[in-house]
Amino acid sequence: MHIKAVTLDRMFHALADPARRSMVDRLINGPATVSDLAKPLAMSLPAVVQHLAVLENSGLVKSEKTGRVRTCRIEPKALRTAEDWINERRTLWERRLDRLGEFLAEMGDSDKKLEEKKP
Amino acid sequence: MHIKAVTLDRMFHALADPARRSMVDRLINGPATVSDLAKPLAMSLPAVVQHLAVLENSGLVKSEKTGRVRTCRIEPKALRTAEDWINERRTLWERRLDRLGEFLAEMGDSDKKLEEKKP
DNA sequence: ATGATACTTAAGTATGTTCTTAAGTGTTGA
DNA sequence: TCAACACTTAAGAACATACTTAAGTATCAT
Repeated sequence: MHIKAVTLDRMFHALADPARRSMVDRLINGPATVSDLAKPLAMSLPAVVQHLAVLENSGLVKSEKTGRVRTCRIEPKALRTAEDWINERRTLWERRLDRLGEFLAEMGDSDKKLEEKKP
Repeated sequence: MHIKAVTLDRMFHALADPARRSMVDRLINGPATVSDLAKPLAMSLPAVVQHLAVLENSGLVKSEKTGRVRTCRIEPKALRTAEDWINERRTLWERRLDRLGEFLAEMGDSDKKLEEKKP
């Protein structure tokens, strides 16, 4: 299935920041509050809330507020979306190399120095 | 093996743009010149060159110039770095869920409504 | 009720990104 | 030689990001 471009934009953008990745790392170990996420980070709480907004907007994280505490958790399905995109490219690339290999084999071993070295 | 944060920053940032992903898609099918990469994109050539610089800076693409033509190709190992990061998180996540499952099993089926619904 | 807690909102600043156009460099084919 | 070609460089406009501090709003414990 094909993934919408905007979804991938937001997803990869969300992962392109060390603070946000560290928040994801924390959430891998289970749900956490906003303060929990902020504790190890060298920035103000509003900054963390903004990063959280980016993560939520990308679909990687969901959160809900109970009383005065907001609890955040990962959405592992979203992580998979990003992984799938990359995986699909790697697969296509390997398939191409296979075709190239077959082609070279058909040409015989004599003139193998056409255009590409071994991967 | 642990990946440097800056590397992941650059990698995910490079993938967070549709023009750059389309360039990666094109390169999956084999090497291409800068003009080849520019052809399907609705932007000026200098803009494409700038996107190419971002891709090269991330390590996802390498290029070399012969005469007046610059030929670009993917670096599949780099794609794998990003995939590995995500994969590691997914694995940790699943391992956590397993531990949680065992814990709930030990508690007996009676009071299973503790904190989490089914994944 | 009152103060502490846990965010939340607003506004501002500095920096980074993504494009543009215009002009320049080195290569190639007629 | 000289014009077309394939970039390359530079500079700037428009917008987005990543913070900050200051002030505000619920909730909770006492």
